Amino acid sequence: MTIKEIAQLAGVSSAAVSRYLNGGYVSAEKKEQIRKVIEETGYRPSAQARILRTKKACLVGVVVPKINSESISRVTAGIEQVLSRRGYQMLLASTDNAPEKEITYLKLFENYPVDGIILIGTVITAEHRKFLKNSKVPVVVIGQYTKYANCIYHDDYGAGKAMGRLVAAELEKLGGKAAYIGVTKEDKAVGVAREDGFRSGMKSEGILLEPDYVKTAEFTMDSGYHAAFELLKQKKDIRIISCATDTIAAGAIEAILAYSTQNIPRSVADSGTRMQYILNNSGIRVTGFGDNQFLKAVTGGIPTVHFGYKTSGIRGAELLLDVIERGEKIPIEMKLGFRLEEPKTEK
Amino acid sequence: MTIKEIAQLAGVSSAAVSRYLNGGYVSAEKKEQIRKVIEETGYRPSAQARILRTKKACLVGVVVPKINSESISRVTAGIEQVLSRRGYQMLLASTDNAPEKEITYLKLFENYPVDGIILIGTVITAEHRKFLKNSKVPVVVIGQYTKYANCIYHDDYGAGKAMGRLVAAELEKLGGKAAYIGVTKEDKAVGVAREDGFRSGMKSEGILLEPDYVKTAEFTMDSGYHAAFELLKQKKDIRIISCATDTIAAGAIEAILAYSTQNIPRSVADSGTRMQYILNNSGIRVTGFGDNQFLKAVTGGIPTVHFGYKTSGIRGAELLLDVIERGEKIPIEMKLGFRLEEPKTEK
DNA sequence: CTGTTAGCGCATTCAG
DNA sequence: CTGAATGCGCTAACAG
Repeated sequence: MTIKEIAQLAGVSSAAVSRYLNGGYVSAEKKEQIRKVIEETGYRPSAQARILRTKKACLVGVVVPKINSESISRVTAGIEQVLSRRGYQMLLASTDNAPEKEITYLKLFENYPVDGIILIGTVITAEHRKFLKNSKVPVVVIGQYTKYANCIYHDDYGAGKAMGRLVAAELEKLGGKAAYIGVTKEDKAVGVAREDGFRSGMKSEGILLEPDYVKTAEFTMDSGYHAAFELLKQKKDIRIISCATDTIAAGAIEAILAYSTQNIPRSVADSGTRMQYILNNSGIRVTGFGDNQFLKAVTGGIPTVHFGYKTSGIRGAELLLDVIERGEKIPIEMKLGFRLEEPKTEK
Repeated sequence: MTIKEIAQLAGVSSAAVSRYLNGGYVSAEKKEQIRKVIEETGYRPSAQARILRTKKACLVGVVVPKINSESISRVTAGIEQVLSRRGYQMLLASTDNAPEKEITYLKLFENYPVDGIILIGTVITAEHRKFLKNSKVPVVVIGQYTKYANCIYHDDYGAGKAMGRLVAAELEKLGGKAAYIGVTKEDKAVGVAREDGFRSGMKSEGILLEPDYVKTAEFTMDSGYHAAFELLKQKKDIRIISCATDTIAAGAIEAILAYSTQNIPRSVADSGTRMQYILNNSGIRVTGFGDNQFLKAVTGGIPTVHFGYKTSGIRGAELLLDVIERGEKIPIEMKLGFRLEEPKTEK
């Protein structure tokens, strides 16, 4: 079904059909004929061809590192909110934490019909910079700092520092050592800033984060589990495990449960109250970043940091639309704050 | 930058450039000239226009109800796996659990350059059926049964029944009543089949699921929290709360924690061991569906059902590619089984 | 191997 | 108000 065929069937020109579709001048009579034919044939104009012509898709592409994440879904919720209010739709591409796929999808969006791109960033490689510099369509980066595009990022250093202070204070009461499970240093926000901040926060309270007590994990629960388990095996004086994300923290919690299990007397293990026993006796605290609601719900909450993820989505989308619609040219970088979350039931 | 300009700059025809880009015959000499010009200009061909011409995008669109879900990410992981192996890419559209948005995005994908669509289904309305019947591009539906498209769904009834049996058996030991938190009946798989199965499973063990012990929730933790809290307030003899999804179950767990809190003696509440106290004393069990790994990690696991979500993604993508590439015409519907998961630490 | 010529499906001049 | 003509950027014959 093309616009031409419809035109023939309705006995008008294709231009008339086009006008009908786009609210141009068409006499009531022809309008009716066209309406009928479209109705009957179930014709749908090819947005595809339309965009080739008009260069306007009312669509933005969002590249995300993964799909199953509360923080990312909060960002996309923010984006979607302003987009839909302004008549745009949103397409997502997930890279499964593979930076090279990010490039692939960025290029895909660049050449497919989207008016702009939002990248929820993990690492900014040379390839990324090259893309950002040359992109045919406007891009905004959320979650990482870069000077090659409009960007919105969080105060990861400040958040890390606040958490470091909190942990240090706690440690003075509890005794023992703190461990830290971070992520790749290639991620400047989560891997570097957050950890540096944490270290500095501890230090400001006079406590050193010892190298042997630091491990690196992927952004998964599973990876957090393994890192924490290793830590537990190697160091017996750990009282707090701080994790770079709440997801990793969930893995750490699992590891603590699993590890403690090994040391429970058989009688307790068999009694069916193992879990309670563990919770009562392991005495190892876990902290995270991200304020994951799921984790809070089922555990009652751990110390964590709330970032304005939804806000960053909102601001990011606004920034993007500003350059798409108003051709705003002056570059912008925005840093968003945070809020330390200490569960009420703690302490 | 168009192919024409590149051709001019390189002193060749646009066809030569096109061939260069697509691996056709080009002399080494011209190849070099073209390469240089493209290098210098940073030219990227418009996939957009290419597709208009070739009708082949090597892209499939996936419509999902939400982004932040373990089960859905398992499905998309399966889809992505086979897609990338066969040279396709995947675009996601999230509808935020709004069926009317599903239609919007289905239409969007129908007219934008994708070779096929996968719908991870929630409800199949008349609008949906109409779309499926008339779609210009092939569609496969995952998670719901429909005769209007190739579909892959899970044995929700069987899973519900198995869980119903398990709960009934447990109840005979524990005493008390079972409650059920379901979802909208418009969702035939999760809302109807799962619940009907559950009811029937209980009944087969001689126990009736009483209407007063049944509530409906959204697909969110928050909604599960409220439903469970209501239940707890209204009925004092509940020993098991079965939930239609693990996410709802997480909310129920939170509710049990919160509710029990209200009845804890002050001294205990203040002593800082409140959470342990609750776990020891509430004695209310929760079950779910979906085998959420996050939930399992931080709680040690609740009785739940493992569906082959990733498998359904794999099969779904294969089905779609079969019709895209081989023009496979005979309709297929597939039902996938399940596995009951009982945590080892339970009982 | 190469350039010329037609469109893909649509929106937009520009004369009527 | 309307239709014929033109071209968006690219690829696929086709004839060199």
